[in-house]
Amino acid sequence: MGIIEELEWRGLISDCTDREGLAQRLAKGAVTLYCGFDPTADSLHVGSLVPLLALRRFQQFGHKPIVIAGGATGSIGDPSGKSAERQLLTHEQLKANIEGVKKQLASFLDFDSEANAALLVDNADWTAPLSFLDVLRDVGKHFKVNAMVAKESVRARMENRDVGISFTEFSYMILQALDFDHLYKQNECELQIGGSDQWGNITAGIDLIHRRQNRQAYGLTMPLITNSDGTKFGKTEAGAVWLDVARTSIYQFYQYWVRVDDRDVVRYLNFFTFLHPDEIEALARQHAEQPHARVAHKALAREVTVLVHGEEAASEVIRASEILFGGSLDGITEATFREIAGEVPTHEVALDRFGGEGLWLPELLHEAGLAQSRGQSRKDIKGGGVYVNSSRVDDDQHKLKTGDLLFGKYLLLRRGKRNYAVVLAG
RNA sequence: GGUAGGAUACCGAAGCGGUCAAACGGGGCGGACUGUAAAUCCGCUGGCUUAGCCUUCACAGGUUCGAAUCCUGUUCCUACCA
Repeated sequence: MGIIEELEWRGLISDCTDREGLAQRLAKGAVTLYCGFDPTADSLHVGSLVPLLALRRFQQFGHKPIVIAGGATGSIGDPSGKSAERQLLTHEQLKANIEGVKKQLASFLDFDSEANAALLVDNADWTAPLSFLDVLRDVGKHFKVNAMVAKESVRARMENRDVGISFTEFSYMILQALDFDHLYKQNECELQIGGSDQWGNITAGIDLIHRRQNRQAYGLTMPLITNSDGTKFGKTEAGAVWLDVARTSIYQFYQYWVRVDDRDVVRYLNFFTFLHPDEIEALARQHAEQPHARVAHKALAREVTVLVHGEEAASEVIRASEILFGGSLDGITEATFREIAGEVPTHEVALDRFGGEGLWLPELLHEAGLAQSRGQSRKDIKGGGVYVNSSRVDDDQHKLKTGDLLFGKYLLLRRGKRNYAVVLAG
């Protein structure tokens, strides 16, 4: 199976500028390809994983991937798929974002390979030195505004008079085309991949290469991921699911994948893991036969978590999850509890508040962030949705005393099915 | 600039002097059922140690025993006209 067949099998191909031509070219030998990531935040989120992992898939097949951290394009803002003009990032923000994103991008590819080491570059390096006049003369001449205006995202913005589109964002595709042109010249980079919203930007680059260098380049896009239930992929109520642990804890990250809708789990195994098609088929079968066993979900969550956060961290959160969802805390060791404490929001409370009368549970629940008010806490308790150290408490007058603390300092609070907080008395 | 209409809780939307912390729907949360799912059913959804009290219906004032409801002014929206 070649890379194209593999991507095809996984449902990762949305569109290709010249499918047969590309397949033939790939069959002939190693190809250099690239994908750009604009630093719109200081971390990537799970949505960026698809193209990023695709680069890695290509690398596994012996091709040479280039990742662009978009210092130049990121300073402009891609209008693709955006219904309104974006706020420009400040230079400091952009710099911080690039720092954060670069580290993440680097962790998914092999930069030490002898034959096909990956490359990480910043498009500001070749774009920033250009003068406005040079760009207008050497690049702008190759773009017909007529064609640029026809691009879907541009047209939508132009038709909406209230929103409009600035010249800055309108020019975005020129910058991205320039990247492709540059990489073709410098690195023999013949293929650009990206999400399907990048189609217009990619073909613009191919055209530019054809005009300036009279050479053939290829474009391949991947589908945008959609959840079957109509919600946005990669979003939770708390916001996007990020790759940075400071934004999304490893536990939350793992949980996001465990909770994927049944209808999506097999697709996501294809999209986000490197499991062999045979393994995925086996998981799909198990899932169909015994959906309640959730084998596929756990495999998905484990694979992706290992990929992003490493083997060790993944094992830890899996253990923590087993305990949190397994019920009883009987026989738990302090070490295991510390692991859980690391993955669940922790709230510190002065030890002496557990003395005397004790600490009123609704107050603690509210303080620990599990309820919006003490009144709400009381309602939740009466509704039977509150647990202390894994046993239900249904008395809204319940007081917690020193004796309730595990190992003399911990308390595990839970509201509902999956909202936990650890209280640390000290 | 003129005329008409509107602003209600997370969102949509009733209410048009007292029985309004405010119908109804959506969303959210909790429970039952489960598989950390879907569907279904039940409860909660301003605050408060809650038969009660306190603060809310764009904002500021006023009328009244009593105002989300009536009056005045301000701000912001929407439609039609210029």
